[in-house]
Amino acid sequence: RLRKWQSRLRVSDAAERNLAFALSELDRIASQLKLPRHVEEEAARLYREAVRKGLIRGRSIESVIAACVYAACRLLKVPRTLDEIADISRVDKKEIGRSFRFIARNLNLTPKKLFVKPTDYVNKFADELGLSEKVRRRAVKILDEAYEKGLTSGKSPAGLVAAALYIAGLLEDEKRTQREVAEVARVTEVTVRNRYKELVDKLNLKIPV
Amino acid sequence: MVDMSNVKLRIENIVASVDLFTQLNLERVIEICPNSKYNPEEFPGIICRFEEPKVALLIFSSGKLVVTGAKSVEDIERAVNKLIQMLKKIGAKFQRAPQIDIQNMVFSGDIGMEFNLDAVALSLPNCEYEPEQFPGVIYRVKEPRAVILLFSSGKIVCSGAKSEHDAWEAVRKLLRELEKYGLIEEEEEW
DNA sequence: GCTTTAAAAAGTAAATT
DNA sequence: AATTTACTTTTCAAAGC
Repeated sequence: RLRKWQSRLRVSDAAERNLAFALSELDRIASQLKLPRHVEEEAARLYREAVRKGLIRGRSIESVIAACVYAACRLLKVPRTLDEIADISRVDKKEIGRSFRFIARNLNLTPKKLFVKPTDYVNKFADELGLSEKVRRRAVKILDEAYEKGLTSGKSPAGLVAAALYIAGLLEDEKRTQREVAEVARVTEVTVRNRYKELVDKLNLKIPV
Repeated sequence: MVDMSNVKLRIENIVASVDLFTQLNLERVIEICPNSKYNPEEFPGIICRFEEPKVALLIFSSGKLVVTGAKSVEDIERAVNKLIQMLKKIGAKFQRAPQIDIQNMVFSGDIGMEFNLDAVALSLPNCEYEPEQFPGVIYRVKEPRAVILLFSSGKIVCSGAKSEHDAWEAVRKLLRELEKYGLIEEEEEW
């Protein structure tokens, strides 16, 4: 009986140590990404729920924490790319992506709840690029038209927003280079160029020379 | 009734496990396999490629095999018989016919209609869609067990089915769900 | 869990030219 | 900037770590 009691103590010890480690890792990521407090709290809530449902089994605490951070950002519409999180996490983005899809499935995080409007990405990237409200509105208009014409399905949202901002910048005389928009969106210049070409072609946009 | 007349499916790959019921000395097997690789440190089996029929075989010392890359069940049978003839030359004895189990079939196909995957992901239960990571919607069918990747072009990939019939059945279930949630007839109204 | 093998879909990426 | 090669996703068995 004493042994059982001791092993139970050890188990709860381990559980507490794991939780403490997880929360410190969450703190580290949240502060480096400058995440709002409510996002960090949501990530912590998701993590505790994942632990309660035994979703950590077979996965590293770090990948699950990173996944919870990404999920919290998506749920609360605070745009952060998976790349940004993977940059400061010890686990690669492939592993974080797996954990993210796994907890999303098991915590009932539906595509609807996780959907982040392109507008939110527009504001985030535009902030980093120092673009005006006028350019943002133009980019959103381009994205809306692209969606209506079926040009966005299966495409990287970040790539689409990057191209829309690039075009809007040209149209509103606040040009940013493809390299600059690609960098903030975490996609390559080739992707920006491909999306740019398709949007200009299919939406009949007249780019000033 | 779900209209399947415009749906196409094409076999792209078949994976089968095979039991030859004979222990094999892999060191001797390598010598008679032309394009083969054997590094016990990284993988316990011999990796052997046939050009005709075009398949890849994983040969294990237990006498069990994994045959991949086949486009038909007949290709697998031909490959297994070809390997058996080769093994007989190095003295392997075969008391009974090999047991071949189809484990996985992969199909590419077309539903014949374009899709707004955002709309599909919003209404279709139990599906995954993360365009930042992969351009298709991932849909899992429980019975028969299979997974279908649906792209905006209407092209699909069905994997995990154990027969062509099961693959068609899985696709039929996906179409039934798409229809149920009003995602089928939306041609213009995105 | 991982290792190896095959195959398609469509998007993105990286290395060459 | 065009080509080529390669990786993302899914499935599955084999024997062993």
